[in-house]
Amino acid sequence: MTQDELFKVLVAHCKEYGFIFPSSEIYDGLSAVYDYGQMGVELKNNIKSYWWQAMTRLNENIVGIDSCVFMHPKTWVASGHVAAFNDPLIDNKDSKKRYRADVLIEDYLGKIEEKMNKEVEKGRKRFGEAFDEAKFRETNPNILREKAKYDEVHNRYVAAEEANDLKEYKQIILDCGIVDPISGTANWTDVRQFNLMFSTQISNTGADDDKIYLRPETAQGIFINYLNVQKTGRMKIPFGIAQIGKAFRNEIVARQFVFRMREFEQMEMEFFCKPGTEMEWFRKWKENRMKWHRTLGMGDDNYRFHDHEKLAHYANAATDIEFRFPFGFKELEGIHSRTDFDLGNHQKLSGRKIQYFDPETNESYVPYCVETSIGVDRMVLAVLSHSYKVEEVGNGESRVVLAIPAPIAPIKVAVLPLVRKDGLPELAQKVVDEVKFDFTYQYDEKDAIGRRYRRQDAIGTPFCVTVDYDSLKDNTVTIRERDSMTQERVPISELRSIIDKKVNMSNLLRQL
RNA sequence: GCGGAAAUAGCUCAGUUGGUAGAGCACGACCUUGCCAAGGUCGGGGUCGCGAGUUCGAGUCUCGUUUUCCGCUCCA
Repeated sequence: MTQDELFKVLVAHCKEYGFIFPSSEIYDGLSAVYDYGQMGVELKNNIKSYWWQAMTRLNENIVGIDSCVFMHPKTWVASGHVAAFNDPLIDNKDSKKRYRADVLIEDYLGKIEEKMNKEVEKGRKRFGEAFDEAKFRETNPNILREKAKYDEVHNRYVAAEEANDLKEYKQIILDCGIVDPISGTANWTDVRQFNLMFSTQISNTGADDDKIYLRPETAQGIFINYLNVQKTGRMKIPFGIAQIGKAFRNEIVARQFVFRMREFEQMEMEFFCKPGTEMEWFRKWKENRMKWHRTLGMGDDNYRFHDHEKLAHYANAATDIEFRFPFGFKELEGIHSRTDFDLGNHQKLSGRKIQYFDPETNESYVPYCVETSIGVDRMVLAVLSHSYKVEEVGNGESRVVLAIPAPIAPIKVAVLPLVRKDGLPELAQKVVDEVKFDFTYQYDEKDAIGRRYRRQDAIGTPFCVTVDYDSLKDNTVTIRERDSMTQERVPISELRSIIDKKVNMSNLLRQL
């Protein structure tokens, strides 16, 4: 099976066994939005729990918060999102390339300026010492002609920009005869506003200044609560704030299943430190986060760092932890050194003093910040794509098994009476009572036992406990292990401790 | 957004030159059986993605549209 086929089969498997459904399927679906089903939600919650505990329990100086999706609109001015993610875009139908309409017009204006400057240089050469540039610009007919063109286009452009008039953008491009540098044609689509952020309004008047955004990242909820947490929690630098929550991005092309969705979930931790120490913490968090991933046991080779050469506007160092997905190595988690960009901008825009008084050095400063940011849905996809296996099981048969790391498997144990008679279901119910307070479980008495094992394999249940005729005599059951398919006969009273050894999350946490 | 492909039962798919919508698996009941996807009997389940058009008649032909996949593009 090629990786491509594997991915398709995996998507089908996710739907068939209740992990992930396309959203609003009864209405033909909603592009790039997916819902988690009865298995998926358990897996996802376990992943979130593993992260949350690793952050807030294993680090005394990291605390959690849960901030809202809605934030004051100024938040996104301070973060740079309003400026960075509002582009009018236009496509050339021949070259199939996409351009920013404003950049095309600015380039055009730039070329006119160049022409004028060339004329000026010519004049300078001709007149030498006596050259008066200002006067030359006001009198030279070539320059005046270009200047008139420039002013006209520039005025229209500024007006269009102010009014956010997309039709006018296109008209300017057509009127100026701006062509695609690749195809050389002016076969343009309409100009469309691309805004990465979803918006809604908070009052019901619909007025423009009531517009608020759905957060495109959870991080800002941490920054705007920095003062609250630092003061009420008596936090001393260095310290971190962790958060898990939904974020929303209106991607142009959102594809590859849950890898890139319009509504997705992030687990972010902002670690505040003294300026100058940020690279040290950046390195520590790189190591720390990689260890968290590798401890799940999905193969060290399947992870790698990808250091950014081009840095985002807020960062002075950045790396990705990439995972080997069926469609190649792709970003799973980002670790960024964000300097004092966010807190500094919030300080400026809010007028609040967002500074830390360091009692050791008697200095005040805006803390620097190292961020770890992981997509929950990508993590789910990483686990599922790595776990999905089709295995030969002798006599030409094969089985589909999800070898999900046991501590994050949705269902920990299945309880199966060998037959549905002779008191076996009744005894099996007693086994259920034994395990139900500690583990997620399924009880299944339908169909042949082999078929039931296969069903549990397909959802990644690490253990199947079978109640048979011997159980009636001596209160023992067989416990079957998912990956090896081997069985062992054990007393019912020991079930809990046997299962717990394999599935307890603390086993992972202890290794960190 | 552009180009290509696809859409029929929960899943995988068949459906002839346009002529009464099918199979296997899955699901429900009952019987038989009992450790790695068993057998039998009966049963439930479909606006053939959606909307128009052509036609006496459309799952099938035409147009539009939605969603998904692949490539490009964009984003990080």
